[in-house]
Amino acid sequence: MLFPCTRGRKSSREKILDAAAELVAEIGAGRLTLDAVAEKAGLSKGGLLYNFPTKEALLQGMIQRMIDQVTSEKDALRATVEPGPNLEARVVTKTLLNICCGGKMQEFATGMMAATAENPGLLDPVRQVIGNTLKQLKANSDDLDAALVGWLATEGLSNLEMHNLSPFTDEDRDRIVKAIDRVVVKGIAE
Amino acid sequence: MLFPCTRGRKSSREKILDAAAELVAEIGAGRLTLDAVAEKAGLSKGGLLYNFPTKEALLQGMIQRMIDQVTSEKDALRATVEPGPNLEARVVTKTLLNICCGGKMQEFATGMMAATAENPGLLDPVRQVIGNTLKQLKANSDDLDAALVGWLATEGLSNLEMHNLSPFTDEDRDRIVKAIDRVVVKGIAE
DNA sequence: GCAACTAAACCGTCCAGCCGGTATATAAAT
DNA sequence: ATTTATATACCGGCTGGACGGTTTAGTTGC
Repeated sequence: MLFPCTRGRKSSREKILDAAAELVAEIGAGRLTLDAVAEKAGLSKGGLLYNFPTKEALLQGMIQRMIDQVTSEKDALRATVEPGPNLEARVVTKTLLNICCGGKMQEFATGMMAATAENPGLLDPVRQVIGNTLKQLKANSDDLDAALVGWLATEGLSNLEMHNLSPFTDEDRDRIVKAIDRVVVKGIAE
Repeated sequence: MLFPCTRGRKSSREKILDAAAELVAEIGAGRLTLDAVAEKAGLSKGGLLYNFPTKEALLQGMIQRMIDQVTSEKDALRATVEPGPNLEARVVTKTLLNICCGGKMQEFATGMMAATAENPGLLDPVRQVIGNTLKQLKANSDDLDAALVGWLATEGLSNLEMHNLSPFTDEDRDRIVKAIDRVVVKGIAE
């Protein structure tokens, strides 16, 4: 809840979070240690613990930053998506896919892995975001079924990519993205 | 690589794997300890290490059992699914959804979390299964786009349920399953 | 008599969190 | 103006406990 560094610097917390995300990607969520994070972030363990008093706080910070990034990404995209049917669903799918491509998804995944490795309860904020997304889709969709299927397919794709499990070539992926878009825009025939 | 228990008993290994899966779900993948598994499985640490000489062997065992369960489930389902378009895709989606409902998915998820927490390389067998699924779909689909979207949507749904992130009510889920089925059977309009 | 354990001590390593410092800056008191 | 006080931001050694794995000596049941 505190933002200790309000003066000139803007970085210690960010550097720490970056370092932690990279480390998880490199060595696995279960092997994340405070010493390693501190070294990678370029400060001491004491400095790290000054910014994040416990390891759990660090993991919360990782999760929260990702959520913030995703929501701001979504807001930014909302302005650029051309109007048409199932707009909200298209914003959601585009956001997810953008994050995947931007390499941010790896970071997101590793954070989630780290969190669940340590304490599954840390995913509560993520649960809330997902619940809100569903609420948004229910309120704003022209064809809810199509919106949900599109959303879930995108989730499935990004989950696979998150864990480096995706078997798809670039062409495959391209086809899939277009197919999802078609489903969302044209709806599901009754 | 060894299966020490080939005679009468069929349980110690299973009990251990069950215990490990439950434990991960309860306390998080990163906190899985051999002592805890042994206690929960109702045997001594020595007995545990007799069945799985290292922790890594235990994790491999968890992953492998899940894969075996999924593939046998799929084979069993293949016989029961009524013929029609995109049959392979329907088998795949039904399999995933069946596992979710059966509560087995939680187990699958926790195993995967535990594995990746310890060593991402342990997911290699899973990668192979997914690659094979894609190959099957490519070879046997009447409308590949629809098959892939259906598969991915199912993956997305099961992933959410795996991590207890699903915001869906039972009615929601029912609608979604039907919608996915419609996409797979009727194809995606060009 | 061997496979499948039990029970418990033990070892080496790892690591989170603690704690006593340090440096700098800003503010208050004298 | 100089001292004193307070707060921020950070350093880095230390420790106590947990954990993976080993060993040993004994036990049960087929």
